[in-house]
Amino acid sequence: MPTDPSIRLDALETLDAIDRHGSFAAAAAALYRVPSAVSYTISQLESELGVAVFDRSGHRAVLTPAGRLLLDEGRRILTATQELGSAVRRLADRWEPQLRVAIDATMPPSAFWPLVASFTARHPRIDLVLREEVLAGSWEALIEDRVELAVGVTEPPAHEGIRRAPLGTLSFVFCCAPGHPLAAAQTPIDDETIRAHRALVVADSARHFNERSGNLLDGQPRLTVSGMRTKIEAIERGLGVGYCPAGWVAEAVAAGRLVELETVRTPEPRPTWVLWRRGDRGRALIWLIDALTESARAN
Amino acid sequence: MPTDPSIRLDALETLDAIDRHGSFAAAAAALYRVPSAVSYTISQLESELGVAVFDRSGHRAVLTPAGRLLLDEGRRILTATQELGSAVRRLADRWEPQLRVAIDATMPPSAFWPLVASFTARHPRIDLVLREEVLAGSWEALIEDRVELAVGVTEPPAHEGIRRAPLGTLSFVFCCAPGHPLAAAQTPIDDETIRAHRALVVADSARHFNERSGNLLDGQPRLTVSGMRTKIEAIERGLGVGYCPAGWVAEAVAAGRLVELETVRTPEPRPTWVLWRRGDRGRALIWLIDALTESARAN
DNA sequence: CAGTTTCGTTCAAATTATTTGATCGACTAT
DNA sequence: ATAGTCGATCAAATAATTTGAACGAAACTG
Repeated sequence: MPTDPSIRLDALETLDAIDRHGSFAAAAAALYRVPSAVSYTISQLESELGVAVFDRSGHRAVLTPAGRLLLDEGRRILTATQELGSAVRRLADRWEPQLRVAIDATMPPSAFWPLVASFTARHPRIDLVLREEVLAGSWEALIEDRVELAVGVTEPPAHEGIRRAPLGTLSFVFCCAPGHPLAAAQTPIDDETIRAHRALVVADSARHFNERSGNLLDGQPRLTVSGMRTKIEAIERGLGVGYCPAGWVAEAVAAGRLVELETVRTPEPRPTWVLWRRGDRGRALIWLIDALTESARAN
Repeated sequence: MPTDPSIRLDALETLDAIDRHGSFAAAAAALYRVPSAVSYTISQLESELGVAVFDRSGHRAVLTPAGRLLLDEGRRILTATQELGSAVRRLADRWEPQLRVAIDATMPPSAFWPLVASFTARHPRIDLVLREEVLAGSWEALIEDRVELAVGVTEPPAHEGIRRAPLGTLSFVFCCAPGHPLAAAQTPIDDETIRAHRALVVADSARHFNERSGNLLDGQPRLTVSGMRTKIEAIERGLGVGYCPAGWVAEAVAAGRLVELETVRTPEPRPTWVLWRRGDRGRALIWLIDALTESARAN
């Protein structure tokens, strides 16, 4: 039972014009219409609604309380409709209304935030949704259509329908707090020495497949946290040790809040990637991929 | 420059019908219209928008991404419009869309919450906004048009344009924590004895005129808090003493968390009132006043 | 106070917009 | 193959809106 709309947008436009110009006549002039046409539109609206929108008992018509409600809320509807119109037009022009991005927890914040700033400055109408993901999380979010772009993924599995571009390199630094026992140990530190201390681990944010594991040495006690920021804070507080992305800890090491230690089995620097699904990329996605890989090439 | 609306609601209705019934033809049948009329509406929409809403390259028309966005967001606009229509009709029928109520902090919660529950059950479409106010706060909120109703006010000043109905009586009980020194004092306690201990005071929530004061004894150290609940918790924790509305402390006294003490100058029970502005009362307001005063008469 | 302007309504006529119904070509399912 | 369904198109019919002229009521104007 599709209720036919008792309120029509052009009636709301007319109502708005009457309010803004002060009278039916002035509204008519502003709308390039004759006053009787405005009268007609409003009385049409009133009879469909079954409600008096104007009180005509005096000389000039004045809004009733119901009319005031209709006007105030109607204006929201009008702007929402115009917004929708332009969002649809932009989408047809391949500018997506929203872009969802998974950012791998290893991505140093300093590398990504400036890009976010210039994105939002350049594309103010596009909603940007950022999710921090860990290990397989970004990959899964991309595969499962929860994001359009995954940034900073290492060693992505080959997969039909996923494209990628190189972003940069991720190197790890083994860290502990200055007061931690390992800070005084003989370097390079071997696995067995490390294994005696609690390791800080960032939990994989993948919901379904947890096939990957981090830099873990078996039998080592763990403290698992849910984000890189928390992991580093925990290490700073001496709660454990671990390999951290170089970009995340450079400042803390320079400030003396963390100590960088050479280890026997230092992990190789790994290439990181930007990933997206094959198929029609919107312009905002293209812009972001370009900006990411360009800043990568510049380095 | 009133942009004429490129999107019309009946086009959105048609779009919705096509999506729900699966084809132009089925939508036409559902709308009691001929298929070509549906075609006409949609191509009208598309040409005004300058965007293809359907992809007609295959046998059946299928929504483009832009069309999908238009449909999804358009549905919101449709329901918002219908809601607006019925809100306007209800308002014309004197059912206000929103009712704002100031509740004096002395009102025992047990007296008011059941009423709120039955209000929301009976009037699900009416937004109820409750604000707790202290001393002159309710009065001021009413005078300044920030609420339609003030509940539980004591000794309202006479004022042109404010109506009232009796609600009940408010009696005060002097309380302290079981471990507080006053708990062991000789009763009835006189003012001088009280004055040696910190008084808990609820801050007046009036913004402009603070003409009223509570049950204060001069020279007494105070601890001022911003709500009755906080005041009572503070007394329970032994942070001070004070007169409290009987309805607020009965349970704590019964449970032994508070001690009720007889004092020399026990305040008289005061009548409390329900207040509203003279003039057109909406039906929800009338309902609430009736319910409040009826439950008052029952006691 | 009379004259003038502005207000908003009403009505028939003119103009526009939508709906109909018939027809068509393309594709599906039997 | 052969209905049957889908959606587009077009002229004609119908419906809705806009116009323009006329009107009464109220508010200015001098």
